Amino acid sequence: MKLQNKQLCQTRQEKIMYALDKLECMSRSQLQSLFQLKSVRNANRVLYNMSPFLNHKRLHENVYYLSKKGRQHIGSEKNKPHLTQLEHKVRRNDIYLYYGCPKDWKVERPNEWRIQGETSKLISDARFSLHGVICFVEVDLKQKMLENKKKIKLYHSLFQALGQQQALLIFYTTTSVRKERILSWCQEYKVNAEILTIEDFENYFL
DNA sequence: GTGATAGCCATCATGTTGGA
DNA sequence: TCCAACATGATGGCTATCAC
Repeated sequence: MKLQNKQLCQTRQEKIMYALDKLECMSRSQLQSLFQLKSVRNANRVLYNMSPFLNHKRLHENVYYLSKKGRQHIGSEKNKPHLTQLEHKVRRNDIYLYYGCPKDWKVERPNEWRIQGETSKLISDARFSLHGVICFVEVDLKQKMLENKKKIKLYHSLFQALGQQQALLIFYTTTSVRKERILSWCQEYKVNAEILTIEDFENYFL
């Protein structure tokens, strides 16, 4: 059993590393929730024990990402994530966990389509499928509302180009005021959307 | 100043060992 | 084979320290 425990521990460490490789970074509470690390104290200890493989940066709580050694350990070919948008990435992970960790979750995937002879491009923060519906994720933390409106317009065009394929825009924003605004634009442009705010996630983890 | 993290110690669960 | 004693690792509680 001791050997088994050690193997289980190693397996859990590797799973954590693969998750961090996939999502670029995760907050302590996200890791605690995803890997059932029980208490905060225990989660911190587990992550501290992995310190050779992990780096962290403190935001409202520690946000962990793979160190060079960690990336080498799992054979990752990715580079160190940019630390300037950690908060944005952590919020994007909220959506990932909220939708039950979709297997086909892809981040920062460019979308290119042609409609009425005009080519358009859009990089969504993430993309995945849910019961046959293509879901596009947008995280808005500090973005200007005008930019959000432009994006919704682009999604309107993208959804038209998708034709019969069902699509959903999942928009994650900070306040209920912004949520209402975004929702009204989605209705105006007939974009099938779900708008979530930080409050929606407050009681979700743990 | 406040909340998150880490250090230390206690407790619990479970495997190992050795004697009856 | 059974069982008590022991070893070890995971986890929790308390609290000092740290980082924002």
